[in-house]
Amino acid sequence: MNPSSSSGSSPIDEISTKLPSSSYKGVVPQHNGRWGAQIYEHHRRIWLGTFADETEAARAYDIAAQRFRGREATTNFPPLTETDPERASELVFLSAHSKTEIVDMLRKHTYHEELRHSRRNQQLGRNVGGRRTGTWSERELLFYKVVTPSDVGKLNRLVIPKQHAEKHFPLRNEEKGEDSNNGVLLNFEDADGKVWRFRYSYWNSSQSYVLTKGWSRFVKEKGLNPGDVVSFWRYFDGSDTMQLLIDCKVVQPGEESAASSSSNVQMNESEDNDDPGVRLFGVNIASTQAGSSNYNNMDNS
DNA sequence: CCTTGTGTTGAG
DNA sequence: TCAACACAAGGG
Repeated sequence: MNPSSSSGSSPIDEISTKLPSSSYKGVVPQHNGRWGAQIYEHHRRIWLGTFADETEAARAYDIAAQRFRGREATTNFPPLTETDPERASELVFLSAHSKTEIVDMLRKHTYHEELRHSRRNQQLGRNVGGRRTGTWSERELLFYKVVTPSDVGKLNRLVIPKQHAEKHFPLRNEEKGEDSNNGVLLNFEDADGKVWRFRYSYWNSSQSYVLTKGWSRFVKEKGLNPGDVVSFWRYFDGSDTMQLLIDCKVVQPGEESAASSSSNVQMNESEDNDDPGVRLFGVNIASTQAGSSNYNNMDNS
């Protein structure tokens, strides 16, 4: 409901001496009628900037909440559907930036701009081999996964959630089996038009579908860390061939440069890039969605 | 000035 | 963790 009618605005209140509180989480009123957004972490407040529109401040909080607390974070507005391509691309975008960078963008009101730019670059195959191969809008999202520590660790393999594997990359029985001779080779094009070839097979021992040979190279080159998002797409070019695409956060040069760059939003050490353990979107991936529509937005009716 | 956003506190 | 409140800091 709208708090407009100051329920408590009692008799004695000449010139609004009280500020109207917001009904949105993380949103606080400013004396000039604007709205501030803030989120807390490790006991301290992280200022997300001020906004003329109360709902904009609420959205800023939502974005920060997802970056700081993961996709399950409580938000003011309902998040995009998990199967929405926009959702996948935004998660890729979020995992590609440090908390500091995201906060920076929010404070400068450049988040949406940056996200758009990111999506533009996510367009795959820009004139690869002389022909345009598939724009972002033409892509069809198959699924995405928030990678686990083991997916980017020494096991050199990525477990494809069974549900998605069987739906999008079905293996014929003769292609299954323990033998390392089994499986198939799948080619994926990344955002730079580079083609990656992975061996895809089924491990009877763990009853799981995996990408093995070629995966570790991908992890290394992309600098993937636990919690990052990898998405799989496809598109059909003019003829009848289906092209598979793979997308993930942009390669982070050597290390950071990010957090330090632009402005200096103060936010103590630890926070930034990777934390120890399984954080950030670190949802126990094992059983990814399907029909699990477990959102948790504030039901502020 | 006016606006931002930090200090600080008390409640949950 | 979170917002209310006060007010100092910062920019023009």
